[in-house]
Amino acid sequence: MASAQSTTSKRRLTAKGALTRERIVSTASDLMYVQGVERTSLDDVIEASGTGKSQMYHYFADKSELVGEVVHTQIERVIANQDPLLRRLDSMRGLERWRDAVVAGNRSRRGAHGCPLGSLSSELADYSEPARTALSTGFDAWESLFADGLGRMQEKGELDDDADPAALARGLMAALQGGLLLAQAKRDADSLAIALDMALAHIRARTTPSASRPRASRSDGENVPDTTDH
Amino acid sequence: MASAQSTTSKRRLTAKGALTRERIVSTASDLMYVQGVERTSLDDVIEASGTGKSQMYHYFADKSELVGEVVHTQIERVIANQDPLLRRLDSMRGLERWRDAVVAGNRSRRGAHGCPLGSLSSELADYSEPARTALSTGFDAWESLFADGLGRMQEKGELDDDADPAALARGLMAALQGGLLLAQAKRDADSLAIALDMALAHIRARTTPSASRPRASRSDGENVPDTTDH
DNA sequence: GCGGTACTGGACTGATGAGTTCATCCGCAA
DNA sequence: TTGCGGATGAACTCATCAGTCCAGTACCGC
Repeated sequence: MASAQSTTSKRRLTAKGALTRERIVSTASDLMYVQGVERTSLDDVIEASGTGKSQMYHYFADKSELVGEVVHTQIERVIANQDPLLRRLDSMRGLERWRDAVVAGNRSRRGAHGCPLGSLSSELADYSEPARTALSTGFDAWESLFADGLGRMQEKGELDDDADPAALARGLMAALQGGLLLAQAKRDADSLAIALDMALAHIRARTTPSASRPRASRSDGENVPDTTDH
Repeated sequence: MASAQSTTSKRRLTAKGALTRERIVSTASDLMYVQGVERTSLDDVIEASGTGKSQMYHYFADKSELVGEVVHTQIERVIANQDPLLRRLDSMRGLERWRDAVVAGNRSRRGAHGCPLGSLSSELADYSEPARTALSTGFDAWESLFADGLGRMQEKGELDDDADPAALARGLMAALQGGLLLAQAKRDADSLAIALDMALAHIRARTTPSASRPRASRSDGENVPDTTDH
């Protein structure tokens, strides 16, 4: 959606041209995911996509514009990947299934590469304001999938009314990103599992015991004593 | 300490030479922290450190060796920075103070740059196995500071006996790293605050309410509303 | 089928980066 | 004092990378 030709207002695109452009962006996204943005040269992209210099500069003003499209693409990919898993989320059980899927995926590549958005953010956030805002928005969209699911849990009565879905979603996202980062450094998905279990326990603690509780795990009554001072 | 001249077994170093070498590493560490490893050229380092090409290659075989030293330095810096805050940690109160310090530091730079180790890991873990293992070890050392503190809480009876300090420490580290990453993307330390509050709540849930609790806690709340909550 | 515009191939440029070479300088010890 | 090995400065090579140019081809609308 929203093809977005940011700065360079390219004229019309024929079907063929749009396809070539898409091939370049897609190839660049793959390459930059596995080797990083800075380590990926335009020549790499050109060779891997079977195109040429003139195509590259016909469709993009410069590398930064291509990177912008890559950011956009990766956000869409992540959302497209996560949406089916989270769209119907409305229970702790569903969250646990999501957790299992994410951990399994990470384990299969031994933590390598980390999160597409997380990696891009770490590499670009301080150097490209447009990329940073795009990624920030992307994270928000992703978090909304969590928050919406938590909201549904609330409606069902499985989650306490006074729980804050947005804050819980933010915490879950942080645990996910941190877990992925540690898993990448340690080449071990266990770190991700531990991080996500922490986040899930934090949510579970705001759950009403009466409701469906599949796992008879030991209590996670996260009693919160006092407000941290300033 | 532990000068460590990894691969290139440089001959002896005079006091002067050691100083120059140290200046190069220190400058490189600063630059690579704020602009990233890949974006920092040796010429940048040479200019900023007021040295020359010949010094650079007199003390380091190539860029990757310098990067190795930078990784080493950043780990030492982080530990040196965190140790005073965590060495005596033995209570929730202490953890909360640590949280406040970390959040305040992050807020002062609006999330920029993230964690020195986290950024390096994201940039290097997939491309340099030596860097990856060094960073993995660095994270472990850092986590040990947490785990040791949690162990002291256990001895004091403030933390449940069946709680697992190592797992709680790993979760806390993941929350920290994820929170820093999101804070960097959103230019907003609140994400870090939320993430750390989640981790602290998770630990607090394994705390024995009866035990020494310095602060006259007012009744249970639920979530921890922090300073300038979002 | 005709004109124009999108599309493509490929050679070229200029800058920058990593790494090299070499002559010289300096400090220390016998 | 002399000499050796470490320390330094500066010019140089070579590869790569972003970005340009131009000529030629394919395609779309009329």
